[in-house]
Formats: sequence, C-alpha cells, structure tokens
Amino acid sequence: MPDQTSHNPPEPGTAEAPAELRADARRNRERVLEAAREVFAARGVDAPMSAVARRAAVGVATLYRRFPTRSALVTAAFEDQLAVCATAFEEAMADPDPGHGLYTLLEKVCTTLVTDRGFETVFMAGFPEALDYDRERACAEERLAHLVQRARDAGQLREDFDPADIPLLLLAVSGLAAQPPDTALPAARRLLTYLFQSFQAHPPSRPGPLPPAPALDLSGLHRPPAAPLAAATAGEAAAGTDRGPRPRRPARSAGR
Amino acid sequence: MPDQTSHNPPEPGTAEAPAELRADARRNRERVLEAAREVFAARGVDAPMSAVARRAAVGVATLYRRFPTRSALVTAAFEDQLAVCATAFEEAMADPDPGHGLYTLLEKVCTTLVTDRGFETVFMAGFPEALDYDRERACAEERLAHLVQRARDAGQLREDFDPADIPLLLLAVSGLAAQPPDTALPAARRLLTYLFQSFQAHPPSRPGPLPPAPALDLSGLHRPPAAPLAAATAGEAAAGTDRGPRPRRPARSAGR
DNA sequence: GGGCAAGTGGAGGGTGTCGTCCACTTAGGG
DNA sequence: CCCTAAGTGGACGACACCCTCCACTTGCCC
Repeated sequence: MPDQTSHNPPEPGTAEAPAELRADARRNRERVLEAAREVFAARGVDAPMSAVARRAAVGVATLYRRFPTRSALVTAAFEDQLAVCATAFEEAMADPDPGHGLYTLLEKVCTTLVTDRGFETVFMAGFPEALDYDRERACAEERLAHLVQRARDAGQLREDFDPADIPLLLLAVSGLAAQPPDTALPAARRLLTYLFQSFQAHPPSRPGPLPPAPALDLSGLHRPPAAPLAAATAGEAAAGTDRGPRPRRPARSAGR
Repeated sequence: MPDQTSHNPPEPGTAEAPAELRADARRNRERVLEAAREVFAARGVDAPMSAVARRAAVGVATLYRRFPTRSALVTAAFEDQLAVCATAFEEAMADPDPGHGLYTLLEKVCTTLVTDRGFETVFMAGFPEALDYDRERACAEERLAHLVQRARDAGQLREDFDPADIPLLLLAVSGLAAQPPDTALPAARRLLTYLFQSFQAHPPSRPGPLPPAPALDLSGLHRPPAAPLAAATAGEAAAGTDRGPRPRRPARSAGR
C-alpha cells in the first residue's frame, strides 16, 4: 500500500475537530452536532439516534461513522456548553468578591442545568466513556474548593459550609429540571436564594426578599412531556417510524 | 353464554382489593405486588414487566391479568406506601407544634423519596391514569396549605414562605434520588436542614448545626447503576432474555 | 372424588431502537 | 473533464420489551 501521497498526515490529537474532512463531510458533522444539541435539549440524551439523524437530514450511517457511540456524540455536542461553564468559572475566580463570584457562577450553571435536559444529564451523570470529563471534573473540583475557601475566609460563608455542598446544591437544582423550563427556571432561582441565605455566615435578622414562587403544584406534575421539539423551519407532516419533525434540507440532491 | 351461576357477583368498587379471588390467585397477586415493590425500588418504575413477573416467580400472563397496565401495577404497589405518607400527614396536622410537625413530615417523606426510586417517580410524576391520585393530591395540597398557614401564624415560618415551596423542596430532594441511597440520605438531611434554617421567620444570629456532608463529589457521579436487586434467597444463575435474579418458589407444582 | 370455572405459564406476533453493510454519489486534484 | 477515494443513505438483522392467546392445571363446591 502506498503511503498517503497528498494531504498532510493527521496530526495526533486532531480527533477532537478533524480538519482533514472533505468539505461536505465537515458540513454534515456540524449539522449533526447542531441537531444533537436540539434533540438532546428537548428530549434528553436518551433520545433515539435516528431522531438526531432525521433532524440533521442525514442518514444514520453518517451519524454513526462520525460518532461511533452515543457518548461520543453527547460529549462532542456539549463540549462548548461545558467550555462556557469553564469560562464562568474563570470569571468567578477572578471576581474580587468571592461570595458574589460564587453566587453568580452557580446561578449561571443552574440556569443552563434547568433549561437544557441534555446538559443536565451530561453535567450530573457524566459519560464515563468520555475520559477528559473526569480529569476536567477533578480540576474543577479543586478550583471550586479554593473558591469556597476564599469566600469562607472572607466571612461570606458559614464555617461549617463544605465544598461538597456545591454538588449537593447542583443535584438539588437538577431535580427541578424535570419541570418545563418556564417553571423550572424561577423555581431554581427561588431555591438558590433560599440556600444562599442559609449559606451566609452572619444571617441578617430579617432575611432578604425572595424571587417569586412559581406555580409548581405536585398534582400538575407530569413526566417531562418529551417535547417534540418545535419544528425549526418546514412544516411537513411527520412520517416514518419515530416521531419528530422532518428535516429541511437546503436543496441538495444526495443519495442513490 | 350462561350467566355466572355460582359465586356472588362482584360488588362494584371491589376493584381495589378483590376478595373474590381464588386462594392461589390472591397469593400470587400478593407475590406480584411484593416483587413489583422490590424491582421498582431498585430499578425504577420503568423496569420491564417481565422482570417483575420473574421475581414473583409467575408468568407474565398472570401479572397482566391482575394488573392490565403498568400504572395499575405501580399504583397498587405503592398504595400502602402512600398510605404511610397520609398517616404522617395526619400526625403532622395533629402536632401541637406546627413547625415541628411540618419538619418531621417532610423528613419522613424525603427519606422515602430518596430511598425508593419507584416511590420517587410515583410521588413526583404521578401516574395520570390513576385517577384517585389527582383527587388525593388535591386534598393533600389543601391540607398542606393549612399546615403551612398554621406554622406561619405561629411565627415559625417567614412571611414570604409559600405553600408551593413544599413541592419545590420535594422536587429538589428528588434530585438527590439519583444517588445511591447511602449517600442520598445524608445529603437529603443536610439539604433539608439548610432549607429549614432559611425558612425560619427569625433566624438566630448563629445558625444551628448541620448534619454531616456526604462525600458527594461530581466526578464520582454515575447514572444510578440500576442495582440488580440483591438476590433474595436462591442463587441460580440468571438466564433468559432480561437480567435480574431468578425466582425462588416455595415448592409448588404449577403449570404444564 | 368428580366436574368445571378460575387460574396459570410461556410461546409468539408486534413494535421500536440499535448499529452495520453495501451499492451508489460526489468532491476535488490532476 | 475524468477518475477515484471519501462520503452517503437507507435497508436490514439483532435485540429487548410489550401484551395476547391458548392449551393445560387446580382450587373449590357438590
């Protein structure tokens, strides 16, 4: 077999965003990622792969070739979302007021958590197959502990506050993610406020005001309705075996 | 077809706990319920019906005849668990100290919530098909509001506390249910304490002590491992299509 | 103890998802 | 413009689960 004649060899570590892809392939890859984000956000990361493919207006094969396992897809899809978190983290660390920084950070993360079901799963459960996650997490954890320590030193967190209370809080908020985002979001805010008031080192004798309580009554609760993903553009009737909106393809004769 | 000759006709409303069942049938029904509780607790209410049947050492047909739909089974399986809640409710209402009553009630409910995955689903999401649930819920909600009102009047809850904060709290705690029970339980306790301190009308300048923080770090989180249900008695190797322990039958020649 | 309605187990058809395979299309360098 | 390797879509076998159907067994009343 002749060695590859043209094209520079794929440098190691390019597995992330393979630049050595034909133009159309790269386009499709992007399209799949976008579709995945949408579908996962609405239906959770357990949504059928075919739904993602459908939405991307792409065959399943294409999807599987680019992302051999579900978790590869999930990882790739939420990569930048996690990057945003990392940025928020940086900002929190840089904030001269550690308490304020921490609060802002958590509010940001919680907002995403409660808005995007896919992200919620990824963030909370992680995908063990995605190796970097663990590393990233460990690092994050360390820096988090530092942030907490700083806030505590500044007298903004009670003495018995534990860094592990942050995951506790996140887990609690993620419990709200089962609600539709428009109730979950105010609910999360209110919960956060309650908790932060409790985290104070020296609570004022009259606690601060609360954001409004969402109409969140148990009898109205449903299993998250697996929102069918408001059809993006076209309005063709759904067909085929699994439900979901149909693709709109920017006019391109493909296939046999 | 001749009308039923013997046996008194089934009085209406007997659908709940049919006494007009042959002895063996009643036995089996009970066995199925027990199996369902175990399986649902460990694997969640979405566990395959065949797993329940297997554990009950009963054919699927038996299960389906007795409980035509999944939610019928779920409803029946958690009936008494819900009754326990109702009792706790009564106790809370009867408690001369409304704040204490409320706290005790919530701690009880949260404990169950966090210990039993099946109950968590049922309690939070309800099974819309189970009509009584809604009724029961509405009633519960009303009494809950009353309990809250009483505590607030007694100066034990802050003015801006809303009855809807109870579902909020429950939802939050249910977020912890994704953890294995032995971490989830202390986590729930700590979360509850934080929240209750925040609910106080007149927080002391030095907040009360917290229960210990569980080692709950994000990097170690897994999707609940769908615990394979510690085999109850016998130890035969699993076989057949779906995993799970094999039944132990108290020696009884049945079937072909 | 005998008869029969009530009860039983498991086979099997239906459905939905996964992931692969292959005949065909197309980008893009020469 | 042409050729070929890279890329593509959808059919398809495997699999898990759902739920029904039916030949057979068994409790229970006489």
